[in-house]
Amino acid sequence: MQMVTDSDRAAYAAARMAEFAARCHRGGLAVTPQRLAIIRALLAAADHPRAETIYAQVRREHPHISLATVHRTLETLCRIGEARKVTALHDSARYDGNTAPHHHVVCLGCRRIRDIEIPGVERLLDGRDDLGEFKLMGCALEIHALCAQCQRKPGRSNPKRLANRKQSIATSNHVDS
Amino acid sequence: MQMVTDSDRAAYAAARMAEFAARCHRGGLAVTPQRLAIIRALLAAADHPRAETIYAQVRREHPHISLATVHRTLETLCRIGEARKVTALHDSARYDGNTAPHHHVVCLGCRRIRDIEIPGVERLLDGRDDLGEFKLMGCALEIHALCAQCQRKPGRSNPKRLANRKQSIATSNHVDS
DNA sequence: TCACAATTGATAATTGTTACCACCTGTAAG
DNA sequence: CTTACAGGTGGTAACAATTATCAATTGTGA
Repeated sequence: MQMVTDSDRAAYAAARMAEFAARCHRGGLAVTPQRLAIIRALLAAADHPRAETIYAQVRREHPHISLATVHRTLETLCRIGEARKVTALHDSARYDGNTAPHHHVVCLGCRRIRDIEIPGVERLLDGRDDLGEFKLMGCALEIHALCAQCQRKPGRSNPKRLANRKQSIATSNHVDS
Repeated sequence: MQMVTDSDRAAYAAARMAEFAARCHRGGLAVTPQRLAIIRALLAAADHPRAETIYAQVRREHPHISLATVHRTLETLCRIGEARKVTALHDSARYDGNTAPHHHVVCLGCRRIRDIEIPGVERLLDGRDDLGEFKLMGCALEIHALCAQCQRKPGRSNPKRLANRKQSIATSNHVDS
């Protein structure tokens, strides 16, 4: 499912929220106001927020919530399959409320992440027996790219001198998503 | 190139070392004993070592080398294309001396990483115009799996109760590679 | 309503990485 | 072979993200 418009996302979020309590229950988890607020914030996000970002958002309604709770809860959501953790470029952990199978485009400059559907990725692994001792559990294709904005900046793409690096980091503004 | 045997790796390492000075030069880098030791250790590793592991290794010949130098140098090697940084599961950074195109199998339990060749991954992206503003720079397919050892352990795979988690983490011994 | 396991908030501790800076050393020019 | 100096290094402090700890609180099923 490609979520592009706000109304797409709103509909998806509503459906997921409706089932959330039941899913917690199934997973043996208590349904707490904090958990509800956190998954709601995650599903409302158009990007791939970090724990800190969710924290800032949730704090508006729950001023006493702890950052630790946000971290714990996001991990818990991943564990019961209600969220995905996006690993990219050794950035801080990003979370994705979209649990449908999809992959990610990551900007090497600003580290923005965008969902993308790529049919056929999983099929590449069918029938391979050279995973040896490994039991296949899933896969994640990470597409490295430069967004329009970062294509214009001097950056890592020009590895001539170390000096460039400080430059590119200083001038790039890393964001969630 | 699939590096399986020690002699494969030794031959590959020898070839790479022979060119190393020239490549440093080309990249505008000084050829220091520390850099030589670090790339040598990286190429000798059968796994995907962390900075700390390379540090421990290199320290045997250079007892005064600094961990910061190891971090800096590994990043530098990536920048000039002499190494790859492997991003997986929000583990600490792993480095890969194999610069030939390949992908990675990651054990979700112990986080061991193994190289794997999967032809056709890059081709999946050919001719896609829905990357929109993004300019394709490369991609990395990360295969999530369980190694034989971790298949036997109770683990994240059974998300019935939170109690399991502490268990699975306590009993798993994370390693490099 | 009760008992208890699960959860939370507050904060300390940990981990991996980077910044800083004084000193040292490869490098290329003479 | 010197020499000058940009670049590199070591030691350490700072940093950011995450996890551990633990007493107090709260959902849950009986």
